[in-house]
Amino acid sequence: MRISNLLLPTLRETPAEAEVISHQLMLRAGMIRQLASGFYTWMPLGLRVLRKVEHIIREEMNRGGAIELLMPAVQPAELWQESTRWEQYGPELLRIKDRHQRDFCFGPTHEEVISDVVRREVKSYRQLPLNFYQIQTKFRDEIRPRFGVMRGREFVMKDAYSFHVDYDDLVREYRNMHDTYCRIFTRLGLEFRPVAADTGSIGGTGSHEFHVLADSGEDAIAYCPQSDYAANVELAEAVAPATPRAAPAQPLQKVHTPRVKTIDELCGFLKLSADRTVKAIVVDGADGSPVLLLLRGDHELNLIKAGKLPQLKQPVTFASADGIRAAFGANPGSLGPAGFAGTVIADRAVMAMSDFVIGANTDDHHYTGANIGRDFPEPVFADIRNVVSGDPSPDGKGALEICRGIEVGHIFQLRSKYSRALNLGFLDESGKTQIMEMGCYGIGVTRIVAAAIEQNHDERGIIFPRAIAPFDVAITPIGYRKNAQVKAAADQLLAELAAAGIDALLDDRDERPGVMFADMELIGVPHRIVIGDRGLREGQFEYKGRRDAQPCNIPQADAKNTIKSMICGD
RNA sequence: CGGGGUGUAGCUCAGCCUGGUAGAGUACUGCGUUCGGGACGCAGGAGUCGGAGGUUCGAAUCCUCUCACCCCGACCA
Repeated sequence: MRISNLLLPTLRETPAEAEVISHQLMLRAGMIRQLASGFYTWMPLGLRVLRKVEHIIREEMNRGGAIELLMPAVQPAELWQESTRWEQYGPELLRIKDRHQRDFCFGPTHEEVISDVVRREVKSYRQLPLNFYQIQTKFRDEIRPRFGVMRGREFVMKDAYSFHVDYDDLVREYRNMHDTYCRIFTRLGLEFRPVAADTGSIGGTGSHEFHVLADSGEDAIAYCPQSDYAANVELAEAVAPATPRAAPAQPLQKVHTPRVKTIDELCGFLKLSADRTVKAIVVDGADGSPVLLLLRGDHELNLIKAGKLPQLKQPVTFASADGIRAAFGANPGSLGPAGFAGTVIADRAVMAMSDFVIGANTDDHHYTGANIGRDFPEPVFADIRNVVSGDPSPDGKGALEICRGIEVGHIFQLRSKYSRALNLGFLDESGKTQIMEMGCYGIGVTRIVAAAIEQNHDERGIIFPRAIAPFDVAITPIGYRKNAQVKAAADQLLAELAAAGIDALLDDRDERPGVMFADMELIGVPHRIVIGDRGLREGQFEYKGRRDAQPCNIPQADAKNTIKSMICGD
């Protein structure tokens, strides 16, 4: 490929709209252009990368035994009404009407459509198991699209759906897809981690997310360096403390704490660390009465865990300021369990605490030396906090650490959630009708491109992993349009590499060397060959890897083979 | 949806407070010089100043409304 055949609108300056590095670099490299919030055109260079990602996914899905098909992006409302998601899905589902005023939606996911295909075509246990996938454009009317293609509204997703005669076979395929995903992300050249996850709105039982590790990631992941335990912080269990509660040593004492509202201020005022305090959060109970949640001062409430408590209203909502004053006689900032007659649920970390600080339910006052049992009744204990670095791993094999990741894949055991609603029946060996077990497996194809850049870049631009680089090697001739020898050597090398199946990009623009170097580094081509009059006289090309500090010379005569081994060896 | 911010040339931004000729850098076109790390000179094209209404002799600038985009929260591949 020659640059003159490729629109490559690189930008020297960073467009003001881009915040994260991958978005900035994708714009600067001319990979994408924004049409509207959450909508992007994939420019020729970006599309090459996207296609390479798709290609690897397709190969590995096929290898894993999945069958590719392609479903419509627009789906009739009837199917969604049948699965009850027409009502449940909310405003993220883009609903549209056709000319006859019939309801449709733009598919955010395809459980309904694939289920419709399978229930029409599959009747016998002999036809199972099946795993269908597609690589297709999805639309989700995100509350807040951001970070370029990282969270677009329209995006490309690989989604797969499997169908089974029983749960055991679903688990087998789930493991198969888990391994397939590991192969895909490994081949893509990404540092990633599969983590146990909450099943969220899609529903079902078992679930894993696949995260590309990057500090800019939106998700926090708890993992154990001593074992393979990893879970989304939303899900990771904060285990109950092993140490028993010490006996009370201090008397309960009411202290005046003027203008102290937060745990930080309280610690500063009383000169003690946050783990000696207990914070109080008031939420609405299932019966409408306020429920008091207690957490150690340095811990954070986990709304997903709290949402699973039967005592609380679903979803969890915070109590109104008026409700709090009516129940406690004080404002947030001075609340505590002493004297409160309603339900109190404490995080298990509080179980082991003694002689701590709590709000006194009088504005600007706290109690020191508070103790469970003596100063207020034993609360209900539950796991309602986010794990923090240093917490024991739930598998008992060490301490947890926290890192950040970008969710690029998610697999679910759906079980019969959709197959029952959509009546996915089949006849078993004895001629009895059974409901299929179902799994689903998603990969954010467009998001992978952004995630790969988040993980692989430097101050000069993108450093694409070999497998998804838009080109394997850049040929940078110095004086292509002025020096016949340089032009001949460059053209010949391009032809030789093409014949050897190597994707080379020849910079045939009439640019100065600095411009060409800067552009090739910006767009992240992993290898570069410079052809100049100087080296040519000695029969030498110059080679430099994208991450190399210094270039080196390679003999022109054997350039093709040398380059081939460089590309395959990295 | 709540909170914050920005809209002036393809891109980055100045001008607005204090109303009067629409600017710079970069990119683009032509010519010349230059040619191994984002060159230089000369000439040139390029903007409904986000939109609508208002105030005024006169609005990029002041007022009202509106739209778009970005950032922070809940959602997710």
